[in-house]
Amino acid sequence: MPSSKPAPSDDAEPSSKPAPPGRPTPAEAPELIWLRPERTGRGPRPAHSRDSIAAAAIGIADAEGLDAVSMRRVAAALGAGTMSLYNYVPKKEHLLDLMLDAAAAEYRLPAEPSGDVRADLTELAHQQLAIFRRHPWVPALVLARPGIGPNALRYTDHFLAATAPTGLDGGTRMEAMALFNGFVCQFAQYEQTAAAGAKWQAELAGYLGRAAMSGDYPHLAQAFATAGPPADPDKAFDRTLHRVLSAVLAPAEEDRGP
Amino acid sequence: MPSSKPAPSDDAEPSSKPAPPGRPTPAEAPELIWLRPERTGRGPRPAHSRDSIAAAAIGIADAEGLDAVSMRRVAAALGAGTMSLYNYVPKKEHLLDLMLDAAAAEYRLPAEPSGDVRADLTELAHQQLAIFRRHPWVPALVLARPGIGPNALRYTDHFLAATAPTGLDGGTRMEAMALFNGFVCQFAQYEQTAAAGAKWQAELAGYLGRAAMSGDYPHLAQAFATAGPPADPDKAFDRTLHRVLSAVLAPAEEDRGP
DNA sequence: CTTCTCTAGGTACAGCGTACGTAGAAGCGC
DNA sequence: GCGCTTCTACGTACGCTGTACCTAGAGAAG
Repeated sequence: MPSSKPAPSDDAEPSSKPAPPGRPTPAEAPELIWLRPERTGRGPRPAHSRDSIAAAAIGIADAEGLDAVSMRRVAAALGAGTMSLYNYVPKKEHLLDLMLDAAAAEYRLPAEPSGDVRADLTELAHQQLAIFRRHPWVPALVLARPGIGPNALRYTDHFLAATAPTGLDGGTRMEAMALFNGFVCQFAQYEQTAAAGAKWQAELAGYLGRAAMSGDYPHLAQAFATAGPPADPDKAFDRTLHRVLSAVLAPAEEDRGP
Repeated sequence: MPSSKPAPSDDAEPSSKPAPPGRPTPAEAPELIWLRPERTGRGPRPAHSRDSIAAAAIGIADAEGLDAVSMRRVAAALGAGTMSLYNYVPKKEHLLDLMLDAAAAEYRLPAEPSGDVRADLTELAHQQLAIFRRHPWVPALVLARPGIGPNALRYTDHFLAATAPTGLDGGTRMEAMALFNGFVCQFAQYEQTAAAGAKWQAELAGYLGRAAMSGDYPHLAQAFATAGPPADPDKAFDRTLHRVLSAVLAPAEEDRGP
């Protein structure tokens, strides 16, 4: 999503009417869904809620993948007309934001970190991986647009708290979190493609093997040749996580040779 | 999936026909575009090539974002009919594969690594970031589906060669590459969203500030409060890259306290 | 030459996000 | 109570997408 921003094109607002009372002012509504109140309290009671909508969308995404989540499908799952959804969710993008934050609500975070940074982050990574396995559509979404809903912020706050003992400054710890999340996302995505389909898998292996044999990629060929049996995914996760944590937790400026 | 899968439907030949000479066999074509020959050599000369198609698509993506890349747009840019594209690219997914590999062709890789692992990988990361800045649509694509075209394989081979002096085994070095690529992708994407739009940026800052003030996210608030001025992007990149390389290049099993 | 394969490209379809407009319910000021 | 206003629900419609299917005709193979 980051790429498709041709132009705001919205700013053709010379001046006039900043805020006369009782204005529709659709142009001034905040773009961020978290800044829009869920209800204003006038008119008839809404028949649905953001939570129920997100839950319906998540149900579809879990069962049939993210591509199956369309406004029509979600509305139908709620028993609502398609366009009614737009009273709750101004754009589909925002529906994805809601889904992401609803998934982030599944974290079980302790009130206070234990003080053992490595242990806390390992636990956090395991929870994250578990969520990603339960909701395979999440990693792709997180990589595309990191969420900033209330639950995502709770997660961020916990990460910052858990890493406080390192003495690193806030900015560095935020970078560390991005690195950490990125790793877990990538691992989960790799797991998914690996589990995708035997036929496709075989085709890929054949292609890579042929490429290795061609002589054009000697080091790749060697890596293939010396590769052991496929490791236990959880073991591989912990091993690489250990590496990532080392990078993340290292003191501010370290220097070590290769 | 009601009915919309007419299957081969080529029909009407229930009998065997495993391999009479010169059969269409559309069902057995490989899914991977790299396994399909570009031309078979019969019939009239094709008016285009995979390279020219990829170049046209990249031109659109660079100028207007990945969302603007549709089969119709690319065909029009080539002066071809929409459906003619499908003679070269069986699915749009494959067009994206071609684009990705064409971008990967922009790497300028030395015949042999220098032997200084850190220096080689730093140079590689800088080239990668430069490509991502030239083609802002690439990171999202790479994160979604790592490419395995000829140029991507050349890149992989170079990474393996450059990291050979570490003594790590092939599998670990492949994991290291994934980590490395993931970091650069994420950094490039972060840069893009940061550069996206001032209005959106201000809204986000306001929201995060308010969230921090709310008292629900004390550590986030503290990180905000102690945050310095926004750093030079290139400096930040090198600093975090240094961290990532430390993780990537560390010997197989290390153990260090928090 | 015939034959057969391949390419170019038009037409058509199902599905998408969503702009717009209408009908009616529910809260507020009088 | 009344009416005004503001909200919700939802049908219709538009422009766009990927692509299945089909017809012509070009050009190599026999």
